[in-house]
Amino acid sequence: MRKLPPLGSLRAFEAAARRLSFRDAAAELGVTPTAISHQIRILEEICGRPLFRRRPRPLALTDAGERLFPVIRNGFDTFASVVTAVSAKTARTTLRVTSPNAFASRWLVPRLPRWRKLYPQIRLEIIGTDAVLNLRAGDADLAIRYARTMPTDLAAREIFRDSFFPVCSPALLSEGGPAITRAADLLHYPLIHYDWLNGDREAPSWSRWLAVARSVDPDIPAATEHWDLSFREEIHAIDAVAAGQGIAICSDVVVSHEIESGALVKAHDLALPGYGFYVVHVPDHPRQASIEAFAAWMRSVA
Amino acid sequence: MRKLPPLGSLRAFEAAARRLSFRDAAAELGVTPTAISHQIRILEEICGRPLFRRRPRPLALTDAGERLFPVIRNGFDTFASVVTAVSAKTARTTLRVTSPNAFASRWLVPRLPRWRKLYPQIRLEIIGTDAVLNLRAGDADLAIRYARTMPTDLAAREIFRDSFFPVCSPALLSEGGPAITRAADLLHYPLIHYDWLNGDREAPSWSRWLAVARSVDPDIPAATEHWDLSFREEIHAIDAVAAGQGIAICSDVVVSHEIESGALVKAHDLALPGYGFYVVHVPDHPRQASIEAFAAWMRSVA
DNA sequence: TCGCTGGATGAATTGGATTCATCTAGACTG
DNA sequence: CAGTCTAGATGAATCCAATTCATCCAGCGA
Repeated sequence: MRKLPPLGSLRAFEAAARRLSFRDAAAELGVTPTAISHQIRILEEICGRPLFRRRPRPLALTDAGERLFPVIRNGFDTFASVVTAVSAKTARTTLRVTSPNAFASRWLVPRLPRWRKLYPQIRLEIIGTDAVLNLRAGDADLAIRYARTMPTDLAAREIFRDSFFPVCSPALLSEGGPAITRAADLLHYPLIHYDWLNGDREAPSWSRWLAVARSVDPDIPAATEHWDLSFREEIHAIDAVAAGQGIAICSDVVVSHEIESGALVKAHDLALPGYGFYVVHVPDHPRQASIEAFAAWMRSVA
Repeated sequence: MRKLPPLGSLRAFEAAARRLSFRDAAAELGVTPTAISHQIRILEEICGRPLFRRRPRPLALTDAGERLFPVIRNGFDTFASVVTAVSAKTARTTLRVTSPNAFASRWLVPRLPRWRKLYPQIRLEIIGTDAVLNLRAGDADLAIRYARTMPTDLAAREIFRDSFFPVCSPALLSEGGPAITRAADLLHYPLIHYDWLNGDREAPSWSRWLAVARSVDPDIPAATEHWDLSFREEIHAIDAVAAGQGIAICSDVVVSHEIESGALVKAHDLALPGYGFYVVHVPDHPRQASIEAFAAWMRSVA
C-alpha cells in the first residue's frame, strides 16, 4: 500500500526549495509564510528528519531535501504539462517547447527576445523541466534533448555540442586569491560539484577533469577528496559559482550568456568533451514549419 | 507560470482511474464516494472535458482520462517512493524491489509465497510502478527492467526473455465462436490492444503480429482497421482478456500464471520476439548477497 | 548596539472539502 | 416487464484542517 504524504506539504516544499525562501514560496502560492512553515514542518515530521537547514542563513536544503526536491519538482512539472495538454484548446497556435531546466533558464530565455524579433507570429511556450515529457502523447510539440548521441525514438537533429570548462566569477580571482597559471592552482579554490540526473558515469565532473589534467600536470594529487560544495541542481551550482563561492565544471553552452557578459570567466582552458543538444519532435508533426524555423534559429544564435 | 490543478482532485482521480470505481477509490482514501465525485468534477471543469465515461456502465476513462492517468499515477508512485526512501531508516533489512506494474502484479506477487518459503529471513518490499526509479539515489535496492537490450548504466543481468502470443479466455472460444485453426480466424473475434509506455515502434502489437502472420496465411487482409478495444494500461487489457472480451497479444511471461491455471489460453502458436527482463542494481551494493539470491530465485522459478 | 529581515510557534479563525439526504440511470432477477 | 439493487450525481449543511494572527527569536549588517 502506497503511503503518500499530504500533497499540500509537497507543494509547499517544492516552492520553498525552488526559491530557497519561505517568503517567496508563500507569495507564489498566495499564502502567508507561516502556512509554508507549517506545511514543511508536517513533511519533515513524516520524513523524520529536517528538509531545510534554516540556520545559519541563507536557507538551504539538507541532503534529504536535495534528494526530494528534483523528484517532486519533476512530478509537478509533468502534472502541469499533461493537464495543460489535455485541457480543451490550449491556444493551438503556440509552439510548446520543452528543454532541461538549466538550458531553459540560462540559454533559451535570455535569447527569446531575438526569437520574438525574427518570428513574432510564432508564439512559444517554454516548459523548462528535467522531466522527460511524452511528445507522442502531445505533452509538448518540440523537445530539446541533451544526450551523448542522437535520440532514435523520434525525429531528431543535432543543433550543437558543448564542452566543459572550469568556470568561476572574475571576482573570485581578483580578490587576492592565488593566480591560476596551471591546473594544480585550481585546487587552492573551493571546487563546486553537482550531480547529473541521468546516471552517466562518463559525465563531466571534477574527478574526470582532474584526471585529464593530471596527464599534463603530474603535480595534481591522484586522490583529491575536495568536496567543498555539492549541489543536486545544476542551476543552484551555477548560482553559487556566479556568487563567487568557487569553481565548477560547466557546459560552455549553458553558461555562454554569463561568459559573454563577463559574469563568469573560464578558469582554465582544458576542456572535457560534452553532449549534443538535439531538437526532437514526432515525425510529420502538423507544425513542421514552425519546428524547422525553431531548429534553424537555435543553430544560428549558437 | 506553471498552472497546477488542486492536488486533491488529482489524488481522487488517480485512485478512481486505478480502480475504475468511485466507490473503491473512496474506500481507499477513507472518504465517501461523494467526495470523489466532487473532486473529479473539479478536475473535469479545469480540463474542460470529461475524464470518465460514467454511462453506460461500467465506468471507463475517456481519452483525456486515459492520457492523464499514467502520468499522475507514475508521479504519485515516484513521490511515495522517494519520501519513503528519504524517511528515517525504512527498516533497512528489507530488500526494496521495483518492477513494471504488470509484471509486479501478474508475475511477481503470485510467486512471492515461494520466495518467502526459500528466504524467510529476507523481507521484500515490492514497488510496482512504470515510473523509472532512481537506484543511485536509493529509491529502491533492485529494479527489474524490461528492455530490448541490457541496461548499461548500472550493474545488470538478464534473467529471462519473453515472447508474445495471442491469448484469450477459454470461455471465449467455447461459447460458440468460430474455431481457430489458422491465423485469419482470429479476426472473427474482437482484438484487444494496449499502448506501450515507451515509444518503441518495434513493440509487439496486433499490426506487427498480423504482418508476420500474413507471410504464412495470405488470406489475412493487409489493412485491418480492427481497433475493437484499446487500453492504455496493460493491466486493464489483460483484465479484459480474462473477462472474455477478446484476444490480445500478450507477453508469455506476464500471463504465465493465467496460462498455467487455465484462466487464459494461447489462441495461436505464432510468436513475436519480446524483451529481456533484467535485474539491475548499483555496483557494489551493500546487500549484494540478497540481490544475488533474488536474481537466482527469479531465474529458478521462470 | 540597534534595527531589519525572515523564519518559528501556538492559539484562533475560516473557507473549502466532506458529508448527508435525496435523486437518477442502468443492470440484474424472476 | 415491474421490482430491486448498485453506483454515481447533485446541492445544502457541516466541520475540520489549513491558514492567519500575534508574538517571539536568530542571524546579519550598519
